[in-house]
Amino acid sequence: QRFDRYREVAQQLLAAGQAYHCYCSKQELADMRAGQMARKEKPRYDGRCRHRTEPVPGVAPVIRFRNPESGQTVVHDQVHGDIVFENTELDDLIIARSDGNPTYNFTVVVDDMDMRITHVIRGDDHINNTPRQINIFRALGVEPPQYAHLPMILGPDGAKLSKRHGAVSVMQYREDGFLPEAVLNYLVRLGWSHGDQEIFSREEMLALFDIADVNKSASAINPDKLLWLNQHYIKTGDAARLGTELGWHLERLGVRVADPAQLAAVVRAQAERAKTFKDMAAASRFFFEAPQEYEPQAAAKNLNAETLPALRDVRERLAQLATWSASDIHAALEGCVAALGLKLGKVAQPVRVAVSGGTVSPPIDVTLEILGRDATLARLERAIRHAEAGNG
RNA sequence: GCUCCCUUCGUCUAGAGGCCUAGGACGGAGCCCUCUCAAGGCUUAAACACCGGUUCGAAUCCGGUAGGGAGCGCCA
Repeated sequence: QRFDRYREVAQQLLAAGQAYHCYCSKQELADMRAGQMARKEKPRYDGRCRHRTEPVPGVAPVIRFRNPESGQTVVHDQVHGDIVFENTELDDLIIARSDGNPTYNFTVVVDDMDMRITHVIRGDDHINNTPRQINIFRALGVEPPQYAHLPMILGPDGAKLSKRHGAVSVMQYREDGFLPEAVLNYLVRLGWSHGDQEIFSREEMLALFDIADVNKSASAINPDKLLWLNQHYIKTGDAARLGTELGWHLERLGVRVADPAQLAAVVRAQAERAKTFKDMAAASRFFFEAPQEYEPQAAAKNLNAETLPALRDVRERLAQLATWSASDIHAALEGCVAALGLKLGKVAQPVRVAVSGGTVSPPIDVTLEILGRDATLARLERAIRHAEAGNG
């Protein structure tokens, strides 16, 4: 594997005098650090093995990189501009452990060099590692890559992101009902912007993104805005594709979807009242299975002696409709309203409870259209029996 | 502690010395629309961390202060 390569480069540095063996024990190093801390200095290796010529018997040495002892190392960062470090602040880092294994700061340099990496873009928590890496590149006679350090993303409370905050894995977002385009759009606007534009297609992201427009300061996640973006894509996306996604969430709820063709219609009907597919699925169960029971309050208010006449009238009108379309259904309801001298709400709401079991649904006409005549009539029938029973 | 980074509405941000009476978006508030819930439309509250400079003029440039963050391993 690559270990041989790392060893090879380390030997090369050793031979050139740009690295050296260090025989200090862990205890010795710990004491050194403690002393420095006590003197309020920055803890760092003091280079005591730099000029050692003889090995220490019985001690397996580590290899340390010989940092420049004077001058400055400047990082030409694409987002932060030039960052200057005094070389005296940098100590001689270990590039190979006593067991011969290489360390992180050394392996990344060798890898970047071998792979001819041109740009290193990473979180700004790596800024402090950069001058060390640059110095190793120089010692190797290689021009360092371009660096760009992006700001960190913080949790909603402004604290550092951890397993407790935000989603751990991107797949969690799907389970929570988010669309990939919404997540991407949300993320791209964190630390980056293009004027006042908020909505970006993938193509636009590709075309418009420029590292020069990236901000320097960390940003906190705003769950509400992610939700808003998700709904935006639910409202504007392709209904067929979105229907498939809704089906996936319905399945997770244990709902059997007999007719997948209904899915796209349900998405269109629910798009403006659902921020996630998880919510949409929960609110759409009744399209695919009759409600187990009515919400007690909703039934008490809407399925009773008072609403019975309207329920019966609507059932008759719907049963006689020539065509089952939202506009015809709407006309039938209006007919009932006119005949009984009621407000539309006094008719629509009982019907809504009858078919959905609750008080919330898309407009009643499109709800019934999607549900179909058979299911609608059956549920109205059941609701009427419920109202009669409650009455008597 | 030392080194480095950061600082415009609650949040994401626009802003490259006069175009700023600081703009947009999410969220909030109010009104309208309305068969429920939403969505939508309109209106509205809300910020240049602080102190000094430079300049005719500073959110923008410089210095300091304060606050926040990261790094300081034989971890990655």
